[in-house]
Formats: sequence, C-alpha cells, structure tokens
Amino acid sequence: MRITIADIAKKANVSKMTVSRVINGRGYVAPKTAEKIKKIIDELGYQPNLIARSLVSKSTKIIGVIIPKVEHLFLDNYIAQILSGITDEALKKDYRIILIPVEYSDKSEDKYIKIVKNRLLDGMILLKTIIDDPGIAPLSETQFPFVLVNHKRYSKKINFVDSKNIRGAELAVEHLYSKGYRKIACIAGSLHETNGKDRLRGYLKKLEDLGLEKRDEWIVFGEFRKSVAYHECEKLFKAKILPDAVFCADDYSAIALIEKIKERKLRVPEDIGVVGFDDIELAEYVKPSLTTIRQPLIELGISAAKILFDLIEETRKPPIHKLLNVELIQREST
Amino acid sequence: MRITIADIAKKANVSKMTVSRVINGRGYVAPKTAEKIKKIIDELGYQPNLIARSLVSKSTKIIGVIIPKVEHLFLDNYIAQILSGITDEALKKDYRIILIPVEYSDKSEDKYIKIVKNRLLDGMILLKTIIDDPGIAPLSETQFPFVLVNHKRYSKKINFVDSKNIRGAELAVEHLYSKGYRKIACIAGSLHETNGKDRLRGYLKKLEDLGLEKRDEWIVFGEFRKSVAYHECEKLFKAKILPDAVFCADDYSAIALIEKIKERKLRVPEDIGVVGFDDIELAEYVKPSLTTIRQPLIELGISAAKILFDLIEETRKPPIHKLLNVELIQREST
DNA sequence: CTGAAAGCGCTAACAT
DNA sequence: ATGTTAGCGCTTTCAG
Repeated sequence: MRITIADIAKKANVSKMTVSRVINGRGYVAPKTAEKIKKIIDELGYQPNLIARSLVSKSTKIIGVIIPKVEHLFLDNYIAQILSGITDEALKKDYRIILIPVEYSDKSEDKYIKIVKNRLLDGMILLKTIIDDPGIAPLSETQFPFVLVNHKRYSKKINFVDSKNIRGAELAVEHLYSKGYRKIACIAGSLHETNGKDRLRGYLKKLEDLGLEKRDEWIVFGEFRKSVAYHECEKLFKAKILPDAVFCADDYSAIALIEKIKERKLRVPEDIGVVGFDDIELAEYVKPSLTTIRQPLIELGISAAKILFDLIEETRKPPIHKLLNVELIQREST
Repeated sequence: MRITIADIAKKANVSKMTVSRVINGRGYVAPKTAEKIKKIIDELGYQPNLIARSLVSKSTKIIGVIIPKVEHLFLDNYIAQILSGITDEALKKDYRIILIPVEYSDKSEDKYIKIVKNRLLDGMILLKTIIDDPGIAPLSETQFPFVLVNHKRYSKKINFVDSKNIRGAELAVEHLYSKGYRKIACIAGSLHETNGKDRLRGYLKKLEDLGLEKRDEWIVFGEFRKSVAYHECEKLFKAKILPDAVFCADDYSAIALIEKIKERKLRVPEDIGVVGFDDIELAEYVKPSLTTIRQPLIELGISAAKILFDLIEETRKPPIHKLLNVELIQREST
C-alpha cells in the first residue's frame, strides 16, 4: 500500500491539512507537532504524489521540449547542444524536461494546443519549427508560456531566441573574400526555417556589397541534411563557371561537401575554400578542419530555458525576442 | 475556462460516464449518442486532462531516464546514442520520456524509490549507474519496472542490457597482437562501473592467454573522461619500458591519448597502436581515424526500452538480462 | 446501453 | 494553531 498524507495524519493524530502544511512549509504549525509529523514522514518513507498535487495546483514543474519526430534525433550534435543548454538550466531551477516528438508533416492548427490542454506541462520550448507551421499562431493566442529556438518571428505574442544568422552569413562571405576567393557559391539550408532563409539572405546581401558575382548555378539546397547536401552539391561541379569557395548554411552540409571535393581529387582550401555554420563538435575534427560560423548553441538552449522560466513565473511578459552573437572560427578549410 | 468531460456531458445531455466511454472506446454506447458526443468533443476542442486521468488510472505513459546530474551531458555522444535508441522505441509505443538527473554522489538508499513514489513514472531506465550505487537494491525490492543500461548485475530482481565488454576488450588485444604489437598498455575506464571493470578484466585475461607481459606501469585510469585520460596517460610515457600499443576503454580516452602522442611527436600507428571502445561518432573523423570496439549503443537504448515496456505491460517478468555483441572496427590507428 | 456515487491524493478557503 | 469542507477531472464500480 502506498503511503498517503492521510496515513501520516492518522498516525500523528492530526488532520491531513496540518500534514500538508508541514510538507509545504506554509502556514502555522506548532513546532512540536511539526516535529512529530516530520518524524512519521521519515519513518514511513512518505513521498508526495506529484500527480495528485498537480491536479489541484495546476503546475507540474515539467517543461516540454518539442522536437520533430525523427529517428536518431540526438545524434544531431546541433540538437544535442541546444538540449544540453536547456537541461543545464532546468537543473538549476528544478524543472523536469519531457521530450515531445511531433509529426513534422502535421499541418493542424491545434497540434501544440492539444499538448497544452493535456495539462502536463508548465511551458514549452520548440525546436526546429518551420516558418509556415500552422500550429504556432493559435498557440500564441493562448496564455501558455513558450519559446521558439533558432526561429525568428517578430510578433507581440511570440517569444524566441535566435542567432544573428544574417550577420553570420555575411561574416562568412567577408572572410572568404578576404582570403582571396571571388567565386563564392552557397549550399543553402532549409528555406522552411527562418535561419535557413536568413543565412541565404546574408550571403546574397554580402555578395552584393562586395560587388561579387551572383549566379543561380552557384546556389544549391541542402535542407540542413547531410545526405541531401551531399547529393545536391554535385550540381556545383557542373556549373559553367566553377566556384572557388562555398559558404554552407550548416556544418553537416560543409562536411558532405568536403567529402565530395575529396572524391573529385580537388583540394580544400587550395582549390575550393569552405565555410560552415554552427560549429558542431565534428567541425574541429574533420580533415581539413572546418572554418565555420559559430553560433552559441548551448547558450541558445540556456537562454530559451531562462526566458521560459521567467514567463512561467511571470517575472517577464511576452514578447521576448533575443538574438545571440555569432563569430567566425577560422580553421584549415579556408 | 478549461473544457472538461462535464462540459461535454452537459451539452450532450448525458452523464460524464458516457462521455468517458466514448473517449476511451470502452463499454457500450449507442452509436447515435457516441456520434453526438464525438461531434461536441470536436466542436469544443476537448482534450483529456492527463493529470486527472493518471491520478485514477495509476499510469502516466511516461518513462523516466535517470542520468547523472552532469553539465553538458548530451554532448557525450555515448549518451546521445543510447538516448536516441530509447526515444526511437518510445515513439513507437507512444510513451513519453522525462529526463531525471540525479546527484552522482547521492549515497542514499531511497534515491530512486523517492522518484518512484512520486508516481509520475510508469518505469525507468538508468544510465551510467555505478557498481556500489546503494539505491539499486532497494529499488529492485519494489515491483517497479526498471532497466539498467550498460551495467551488468546478475540478480533475480534486476534487469539490464549490456554489451559483451569482456569479449570486446579481448578482441581489442587480439587485434593489436595480430598487428604485431607486443607491449600493450591500457587506459582503463571507471572501475565504479561494471563495463569499466569488465573491459579491464578482458584486457588482462587476453594478455595472459597470449603470454604477453603485464606491467602495472602500463595501466592508467582514465575514468571514462577525456580530460582525466589526457592527464593520466602521461604516465605511460614515463614507464621504464615504453608500450607500443594502448587499449583504451573508451573512445574519448583514445582520442585524448592520440592528442598526447602527437604532442610528443610520435606516430600512430607506427610508434604506438591505439584501439578505443564504443565507436562514437568522432572515432571515424579523428586523425588517424580510430580503430575501436563498436558496441551497438543505439541498439542498447532500443533494447532497454523494449524490455521496459514489456515489464510495464507485464508481458515479461524479471529478471531479464541481455548482452549485445560487439565488433572490431578497424581504422587507421592500428 | 446509461447513470449515480465514490474516490484517486492533494490543497485552497474558510472555519474554529 | 489546527480542522472541515469542497473540489481538481477523471475512472471504477455497481445499479438500473
């Protein structure tokens, strides 16, 4: 049999309420009775039933991390880093994290609202949401606390933490330029995500600023996926005018590209310079090591969690929009 | 105002019970009433309150993954892979995963029991538990479903999934031997974990079988931590007789060792052969790429989750002890 | 096929 | 300083 507050109360000859007061340290209880009750709690090894407590308190101290329902998600170092930041912060605030995989292709407007209504969460952090996700607007109409990560969306009711993606792409192109490259191609990321779009925009903008040539055949779409990038970057080698450098919207794509370049017996950085984006763990280890735009992924997670907790505890109100700085990490690939 | 089952009932002119029956698809309800109720549910956007449901059903469809309370845990590719396996399987069975960090140094006997009593979980998977963890025995005395991962403990009340660590270590030494190495050292893992102990045992056993020399100065302790291994492996270079190969109980230690070897201007594999253990993502990318004993980490997670779900659904009973095969992956470091 | 009553374990609000 | 009542939203049990 499970020990409940009632068992404690009976044994201590008090009411359940007094026990509850002792457990929560709220309200007045005579030191003596408190002492007695505490002793019995220890003896019986009582632990509060969180479910019962949540049913009345309406709070669970659990936050949900919404992730796309994809196999082997944690093998993506990008996700692992962000999640690491979130858990680190949750630890400090004594919140638990529950992982909620949602179907990427689910186009329903209530996909997130359903989760909210289940009442299991105090708040949620959404990872890798797409631009036209129909679930976000309805969610923002509720009062439920949530934060988007690496997704930029200016709205009075939406909170997000993102990196300066446009700036990052500009930095990358600038760097390639300073290294003497002039024919700069791009493996773009997913245009369904704001960061994918922003990085492409930054690339194009900087080409213009520097008066560099823009060519459609120099832009391919890797969708932030290594296998896609590996396949698509093939097109760059079939261009009428061969690029001498490539800005990749993420490191996995850059790694795929380097593999392809090697297969073609070309050299990095001599024949083709490569810059990535993110600074995942591998970036430092691939050969040649990868010059990349570092975005502070762990910080992104920490920041999102902090904002979420502020929202939950109502110490801050929406909208909270935060952009973190990026920096160029020069390695061997340029 | 939140929509509850009572609202639906009132609007449909039925009792709460009938609504409940429709929602759960249990018991008889006239097709017509069912239809009507379903329609109202849709209209009002009703979603069941999981908390309330759990309070009575005693089941939450949530499993806990117990992890040591360590910063940046997910950056450890070993953890990330196992977790990936667990989530993949949980997805299929429609269970949610909650992360429960526990203090590594907590020596209390009720550290896990407390969590169980909170009634938030249907079962749990424990990662990186130590041999003398005082919390495990008491937990096993309850009927609560749980599985240890990469921890071998034969007991009628304990379930685990582990790799064949002893065999793996033997494979590694055999391989080094076949490559002509004769002075084989070892960076051992944490002896607080069964897999650390087993790998050391396999190493020693195989040295004996092959009639190779054993020297205390050829064994250092890396505790499964790169920074520790990096520091400790220094001792190997101060040995009276220098080893010509090193079996490392984990890949991070092997990577640390390779860094150290390079700093000393020695060559891998010519001067020193190196074998790792785990086959983390990096193993393939470091230079030289790492020969290692691959343990199926994702499978380990999948397997643990499968067993746990069987335990929860009572289709199997403890004890369930499972050992997965390991294999040698030859790369450039030997 | 449907409903009424009771209760899961806890806390808020109001007594005393 | 402590107790009583009521109720969170749901399901189980038993009765019709």
